[in-house]
Amino acid sequence: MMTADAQTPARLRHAASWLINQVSAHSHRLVAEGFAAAGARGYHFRLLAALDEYGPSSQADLGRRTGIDRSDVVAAVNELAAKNLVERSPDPSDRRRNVITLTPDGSRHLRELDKVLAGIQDDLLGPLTEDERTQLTALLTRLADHHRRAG
Amino acid sequence: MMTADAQTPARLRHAASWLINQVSAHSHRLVAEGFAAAGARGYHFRLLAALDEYGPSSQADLGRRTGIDRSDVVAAVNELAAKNLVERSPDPSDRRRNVITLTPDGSRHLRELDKVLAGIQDDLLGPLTEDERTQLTALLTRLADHHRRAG
DNA sequence: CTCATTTCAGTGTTACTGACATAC
DNA sequence: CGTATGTCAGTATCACTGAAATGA
Repeated sequence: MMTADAQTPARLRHAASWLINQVSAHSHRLVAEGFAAAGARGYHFRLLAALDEYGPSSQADLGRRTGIDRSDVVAAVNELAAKNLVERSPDPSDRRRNVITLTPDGSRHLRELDKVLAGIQDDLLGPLTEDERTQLTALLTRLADHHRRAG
Repeated sequence: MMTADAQTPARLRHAASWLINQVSAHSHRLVAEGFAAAGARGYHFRLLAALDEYGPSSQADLGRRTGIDRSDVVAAVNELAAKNLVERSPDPSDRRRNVITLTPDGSRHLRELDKVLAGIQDDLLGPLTEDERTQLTALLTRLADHHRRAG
């Protein structure tokens, strides 16, 4: 909970890294609250979304698509499997792998989280006009793409 | 280390909260690396900057100005004091309070971190023109201000 | 042999919560 | 009395590291 009236040092107030972090922290708070109310967390949504869009996948592929470390995928898949949102079964064609599959319950849960997230986008971008939202998204996309490629 | 070629689910790729978080994560990586190389971390810079701009302060005021929780200010001030970058002394006018003061060493260290951070801004905003940087900063500032006021 | 996959155990930063004693 | 301050202990998410076992 940001303490409202505090004067932020100018050094911070004008640094892009600080601004991005402030907005990201607020977004993170909203997402964490919204997801927690639905019994989920960020990693869960990312994994369910990847499964929905690309179909059954190995854990390594899931990690690559969601940007989640392999070791963290293990724990998150454990949690999702315990709630019957995904199923983990051995891959007959490559016995090192597990095939993770979205269950009907998982699909339902994903649609629920989709709604939560949609509401959050509106809250997050509230003070901006449609044009400004497009502008911001375009600029951020370029930064994200650049840093994804050029590390 | 973002795994380069992975296809991100569309749901994530187009969500503002995801984009902001991606850029913030990258910025965070850069800042953490740069500060670690100088023997510092984010909280240290924030506290030193607040002390430099507002002069000797209580820990509670520092927390309000930097957005750091009171309990976390305690630990960070401990670390800074152990390196002689700040001094902690009791406030004679209010015996609940400590007065935290920037030392000459702290000032020097802050100037060092300033340079690190300036380099990071350039890296972070690398692919954008001057005009685009101004645009992005303005949009982010409005979001940050809005969410700071309206919770 | 090399490489990929899964798993376990652990670290670090940031952010936050609850509780307590002290002092205003 | 209620409120503010400093402190301690603990939690949670996210991100990451290193190592081990298994199998392609």
